[in-house]
Amino acid sequence: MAARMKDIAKDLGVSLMTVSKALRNHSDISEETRNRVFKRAQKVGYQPNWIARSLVTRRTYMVGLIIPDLMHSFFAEVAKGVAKKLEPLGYQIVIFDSEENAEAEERQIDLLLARNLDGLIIASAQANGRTAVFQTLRNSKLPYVLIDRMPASMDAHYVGVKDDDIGVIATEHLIEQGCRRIAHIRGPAISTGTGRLRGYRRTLAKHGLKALAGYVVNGLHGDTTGYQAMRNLLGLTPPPDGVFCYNDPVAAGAIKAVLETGLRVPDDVAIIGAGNVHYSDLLRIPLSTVDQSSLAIGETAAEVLTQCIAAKTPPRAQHVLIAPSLVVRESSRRK
Amino acid sequence: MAARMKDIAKDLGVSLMTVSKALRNHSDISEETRNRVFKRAQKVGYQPNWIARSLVTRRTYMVGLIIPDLMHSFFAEVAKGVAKKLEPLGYQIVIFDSEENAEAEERQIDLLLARNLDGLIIASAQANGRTAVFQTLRNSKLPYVLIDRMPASMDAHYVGVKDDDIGVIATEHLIEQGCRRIAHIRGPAISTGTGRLRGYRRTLAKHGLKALAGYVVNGLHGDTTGYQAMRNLLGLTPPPDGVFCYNDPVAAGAIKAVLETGLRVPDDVAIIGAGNVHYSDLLRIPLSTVDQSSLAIGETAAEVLTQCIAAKTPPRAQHVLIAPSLVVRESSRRK
DNA sequence: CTGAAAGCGCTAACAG
DNA sequence: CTGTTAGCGCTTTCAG
Repeated sequence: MAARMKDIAKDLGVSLMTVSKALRNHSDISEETRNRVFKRAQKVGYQPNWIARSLVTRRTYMVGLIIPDLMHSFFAEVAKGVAKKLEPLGYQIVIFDSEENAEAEERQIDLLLARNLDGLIIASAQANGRTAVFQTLRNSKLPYVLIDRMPASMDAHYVGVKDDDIGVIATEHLIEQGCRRIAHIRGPAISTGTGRLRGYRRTLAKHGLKALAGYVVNGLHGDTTGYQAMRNLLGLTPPPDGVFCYNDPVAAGAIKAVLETGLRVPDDVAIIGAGNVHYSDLLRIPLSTVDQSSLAIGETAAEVLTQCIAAKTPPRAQHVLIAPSLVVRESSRRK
Repeated sequence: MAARMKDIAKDLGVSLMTVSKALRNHSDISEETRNRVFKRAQKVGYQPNWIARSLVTRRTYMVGLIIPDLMHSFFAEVAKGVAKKLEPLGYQIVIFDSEENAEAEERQIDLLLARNLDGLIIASAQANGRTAVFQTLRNSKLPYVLIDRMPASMDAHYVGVKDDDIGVIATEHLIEQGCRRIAHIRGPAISTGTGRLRGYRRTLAKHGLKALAGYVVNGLHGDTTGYQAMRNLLGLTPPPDGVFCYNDPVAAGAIKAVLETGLRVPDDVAIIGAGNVHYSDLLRIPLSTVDQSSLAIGETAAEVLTQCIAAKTPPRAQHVLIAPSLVVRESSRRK
């Protein structure tokens, strides 16, 4: 059985409170007693019991992190960013991978609420409009910040990237490289997917171009969907000469499909993704992409969350939008 | 403030204990009262307070997972496997990324011990021989299982892969493809690195081949180290015609270095990695690899852990070794 | 079948 | 500076 404060108190012939205060460096304990207590604690390998402490302080120093896919290195990097900021402050991170499953996410949020965590960071799998969970969250008074995806224009803290700008930057780049028949493998109907699509559309319009019939095709999140979507695009007449893909995994799948058909990237079809996942550089054709500072998203979300936790009264909803930036590699370089 | 049992009890005019038992489906509560309690609980959105419960039951239904790198998709997949088995049982997972830092790992283990988790799964960053932490763990009586790396031939539960066999399989394959000057970019001095090296050496010997001077070169874990190591190998005379790399990230870096030099993969240099990370198929040259069932490692570790948690008396140390299997792709296919 | 008493290990508030 | 009293929300034990 692990040593308790009670034991140390008895050993030293002082009260339990003295030990408690000494260990927490409370000011009203003499230098001497404090030393005796520390020494003894060290000796018996005393570790404060967090469960007991939490029960009375109502702080667990644990925060929950819910993400839709751990295997997607974008989210793994976000998680790193969160940890980097939170761990030095003494927080532990409880992680949950929803696998893009909205119900699983809701169940998990309920579970985490019962765990009395100090806060939650969520890259939500909820489709646009499904805001019931967030109402629950709101009512629970638990601080939480949404990242990457904004399930609705809600009054919640949010840290993400300017998704419209991702679409604009990628499309501008393809045009600048000489592409004229530019297609888009779009993402799901959540803020990231719709924002990028909007940027794409706006940019085409600005340059007097338009998306031909069938040029906007569904891709969802993964490389297999990118592969399929690209095959569809290649079946069109005329086929596109440039494709902006929702994210890097999708783009990787798309490249695979192009090469399989015997066409060349970027000469026949230029490809660009988004996310700058760490292996983009190593793909068959090094992938051009729009960087969205995954690490910074995690770090910023952690900062916003700690502010919320520290604040007595809930602060006004903050929206932090990080500016994306272009990373040109081989898959789109035509000049 | 969230509803407590006390509130439900008062509302219903029964005792707190009745509520407690009813909610946990204790047998000695009448059907009728149970229903009333459930209904009321539902109504007020009652969620049991896990902190309070844990304090008395000494069970937190949380397990810790310590891995050396979340960005390495091998470990992300292991984490998925762990979650897949543990979440249905009601466990939450507290994750920590040690970033291959042994001291950070030790600190974290101490922290997690104070948190009264139910168990720990660890892919340890401790170098061979540094077993102090594990002694601490042993003393704490907290169930734990080591995965992937075995810090020493300790009397601890362990789930991993037959590392020697990885070396054997990869090297046999290269020989079978006609390679005769086979180099190895080895991993760190931990069980995985030394095991794979041993398999490589043994297989060369078996075929009457030998590693030329400088043919075993250090690579550590990442793609940048693989790149550097490969550049060194290419500077040798004669250069190798086949390279077995510690893992897939290292192999990806190695391929990059080969191509940069103007040589061809696999014709000039055949390359094989290990781990079968999910993007292996999408690399510049699809990467041959030795699969080590990452998901299964996570799942099995979770199973062993739950057995330990359930057991009254600590069971004898189990060692589960999963057999690796060859996955041939373009980077090594010469016939 | 129901409930009263005691306590998990710790801290907040106040009294000495 | 030190200690006493009370209690966090729940469960275990045992008596009604």
